[in-house]
Order: sequence, then C-alpha cells, then structure tokens
Amino acid sequence: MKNVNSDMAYDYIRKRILHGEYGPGKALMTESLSTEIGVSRTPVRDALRQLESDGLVSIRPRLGASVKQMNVKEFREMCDLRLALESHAAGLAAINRREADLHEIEFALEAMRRLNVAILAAPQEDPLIAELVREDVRFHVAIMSAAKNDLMKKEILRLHLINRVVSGPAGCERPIVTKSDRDIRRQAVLDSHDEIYAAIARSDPVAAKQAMERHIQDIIDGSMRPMARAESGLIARELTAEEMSYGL
Amino acid sequence: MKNVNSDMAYDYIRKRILHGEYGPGKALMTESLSTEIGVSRTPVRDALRQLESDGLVSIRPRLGASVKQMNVKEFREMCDLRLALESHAAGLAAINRREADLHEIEFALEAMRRLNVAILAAPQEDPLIAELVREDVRFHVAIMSAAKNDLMKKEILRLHLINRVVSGPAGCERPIVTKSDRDIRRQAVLDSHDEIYAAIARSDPVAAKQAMERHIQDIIDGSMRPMARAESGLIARELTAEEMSYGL
DNA sequence: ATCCTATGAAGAATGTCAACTCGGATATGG
DNA sequence: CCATATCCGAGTTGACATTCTTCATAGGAT
Repeated sequence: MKNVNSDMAYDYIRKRILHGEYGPGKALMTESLSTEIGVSRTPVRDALRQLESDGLVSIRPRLGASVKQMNVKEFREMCDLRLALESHAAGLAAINRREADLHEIEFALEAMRRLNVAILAAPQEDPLIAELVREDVRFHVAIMSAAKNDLMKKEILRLHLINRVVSGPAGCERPIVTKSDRDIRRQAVLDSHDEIYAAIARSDPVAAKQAMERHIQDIIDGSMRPMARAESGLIARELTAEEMSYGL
Repeated sequence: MKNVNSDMAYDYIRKRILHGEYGPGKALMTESLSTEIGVSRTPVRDALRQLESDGLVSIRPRLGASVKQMNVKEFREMCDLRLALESHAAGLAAINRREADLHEIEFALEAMRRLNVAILAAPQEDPLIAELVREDVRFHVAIMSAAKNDLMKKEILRLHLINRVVSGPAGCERPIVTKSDRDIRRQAVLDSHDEIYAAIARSDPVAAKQAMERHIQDIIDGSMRPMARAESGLIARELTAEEMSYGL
C-alpha cells in the first residue's frame, strides 16, 4: 500500500491497537478517528476494513467497528491454526533452509541465551524481558523465512499479531506467578528452541515439525490457563455467525 | 454482512469471478461496475476491498483492481498452505468427530462412488463430472466441519475458492488427457478418500493426517503439471513486495 | 405508592452518494 | 527514442439518508 491518507489512518489505528491503547472491545468510531487523525472518514473506513481482514478489529454493519475480542473458543481455534501453520513451516524450514537462514536462527537463539542469563542475575527484569520477546519473535520469524513460503509467513505473522493483541497489551500484565516459575518457563522455552534449531540444522523435517508442535503447544497451555480464569470477561460479545458461503 | 448495496456489489462481482466470466487478470474498474450494478462507487470499492482480503482480487493503489492472478511460486505456496491446514484438519476430525459428522462424510463418499461407476459407463461425462466435484467439495467440507474448528474451516474454504479461480473457470478446461487417464485418476482420488474416511472412522489422527497429506499432494502434483506448462501466461504481473511489517 | 415495562422521540453514528483533486498511462510531437 | 501534454480513473471529501441507541415518559401490575 502507498495510499497516503488510508495508510496514515491504518498505521495510526494499528499502532494504537498493538500498543494496547485501544484495548479489546474498544469502540472505533470513524468520525472521531477521522477528526483525530486529520483525514476524512473514507480513508478511516478503508483502514478499519483492512484491519478487519487482518483480524485485529471486527466490524458489524450499522454498529461500527471495535477492537477484536475473542471468546475462549475462538482463541483455542486460532492457537490450533497457528500450531498447524507454524509446525508445518518448521518442517519446511528443515528442508528449504540455506546457510544464511541457519545463521539468522542461531543468532536469535544466542541472543536469547545471553539475555536469559542476564535476566537470571538482574534485579529488575522487565526491560530485559522486552528484549527477550523481541529476540523470540526474531527466532520464529527467522524460521518462517527459512521455510521459503512467503504466504505462510504472512499468515503466521498475522496470527502472531492477533495473539499479541487479544492476550493483553504487549504481554505486560502476566498472571501472578513467582520469579522462579518464570525462570523455569523461560528455560523450557530455550530448551525447545534448541531442539527446534538442532532439527532444522540437521535437515530433519519431521523432528523439526514435532519439536515446534510441542513448543507451540506449551505456549498455548501457558496462555490458556489465565485465559480460562478470566473467561467471564471474554464471553462472546459478538456472534459473527456468517458461515462462509461456498456457493457460487 | 447485511449492508444492502455493498453486499449486492460483493455478491455480483464474486459470482462473476467464480463463474469465470471475469478471468484472472481482468481489470475491475469501479466506475463501470457501479453503473453496471446500479449503485455508487463507494459500495463497489468496499466490495473490491473485501474480495481482496478474500484473495480473489488484487488492488494496486492508483491503478485499480483486477482479478487475482498468480505465478507458479504463489500457487505452490498456496497449495502448501492448503496442505498444512487441510491435513491438520483431518487429524482434528479424527479426534473431534461425532457420529453425525461421520455419516455426512460417508454420505458424500457414497455419492462419489455411485457417480464414479455412472461416469465409467456414460458416453457424455461432463454433467456427471460437475456433480462429482460437487460431492468432492461436500466430502472435504464434511471433514472440515468434523474438525470442529470454524476458523480453520473458513480459512481452508477461502483457499479452495482461490484455487478454483486461478486454476481456471470451474475446472472446465482440463488439459488434454485421455479418458482412461481421467478414469484412473478418479479412482485414485476415491481410494484416497476411502483411506481418509477409514482413518477418521477409527479415530486415528496421525493416519488421517498422513492420508490427507498424500491426497492433497496428489491433487497438487496433478494441478502443477498443466500449470507449469502454461507458465508463460502466469508470470508475475504484480509484485506485491509488501512485507508485512511486524513492527509496532 | 412504587417499580417494571413498553412505546415514543431525540440524538448520534454509519451507509451512501455525487463532485473535486491527484496521479499514472497513453498519445503526440520533437 | 525521449519529452511533454492530455485524458482517464482512483483517492478523497463533505453532505444527505438511514438506522441503531438511548433516554424519557406513560401505562399497568404488584
């Protein structure tokens, strides 16, 4: 896209949603947004429709747009989708990887290892955690790139973004767990990453796929528990019963 | 959606594309479409953007919309995506199926068997072929429904539609192969279906997944050959190099 | 007499439209 | 073959029509 005003509105709203300024369920009114951004309502409308197809907002006719909100069922389904796609991508990565891809993956992995030992020793862990998730993203992106399937990469990135939004603003409100729990969990993630990297490095698609499957499943299990706890706040506020018609 | 005019435009254009009246690459100008449909340009614009997110048309800013056209790379990637999703769905179906789902799958399978023997004997096979693909779709949809993941179902159906459009209008222009070749291939498809059904019936997810994987791979192999032959007509006319920015 | 429900109007936000502006593509001339 | 001018179509805008929501009031029931 290089539509000046539509892009401006798209970037503006998208950034706010990803930063958590617009929380799930927040109403997005075209008129107030248009005055806020300084453009007309049409590009705002375009941006909202684009964001809807990204899965970040939901639009109901005559009712307006709002930041996407999921119930546990939808969340589970999305996680399953991500599991299917990302594990398949890991298998592809083990087949299609080049040396440069391998280096990129290892680079992210090494950065995560360094950050992990730093976090273990640091009194204030938050800023380092932010860097860690950054490198975690880099690790997963590197694998998707190594899979050499741009469409799949794009789709997985889409799901990652949705996941980030609906599971809370930038993951900054983790459930109440002790520091040692977090330490253990980070170590488990690192071990999983090692396993995945090793499988890709030795060009073993089935091992890479299974390792990624377990890894994602672990992440899902970790995410679903607090999700289920706050279930009452995530009930189906929208019933998009639009069955995608396969008819001509 | 229940936006009167936008829906009208959406259904209108979508139907034409799926019927093959608007072939791949066909330019879709908002003005002519709006006069043709009898609405303003705004709902046509909305419809085109919606169809873009469906993957059926591509919009380039300041240049207008056109029916989606793929190069072999994109086609391969989409097939891989479908392979990952649909095989995963088959595995889920083996786990989550209910009796009713099993009946639905068997129903479609039985219909395909009957049609196959009818086609083997019939002199004019085309109308029966149309019914066969209808039941084939029913078979795959039944499995996706049995997987109990609406999001995944929706996504796979989207890919099916794109596949139908880019691989030619309603599959009516098959490459030049003999009748016996087609007979053999239909039988292979039926056998694959039997295998998939059996695995789902005995609740064997890994077998169901693998069977579906092989089935889709066979379909892809069959589709890629004529695709590669006509490669010159499917070169990249559009270079949508828009890397999905993961940044905030 | 008080509370709940239903009906109505006022307000606001969305869908839609026609017109204006801007950018790219084609044609013409050098 | 390249530069310039013209034309066509998309992006954008503000205004109008439509519809959903909300609040208030009147009626009835307990």
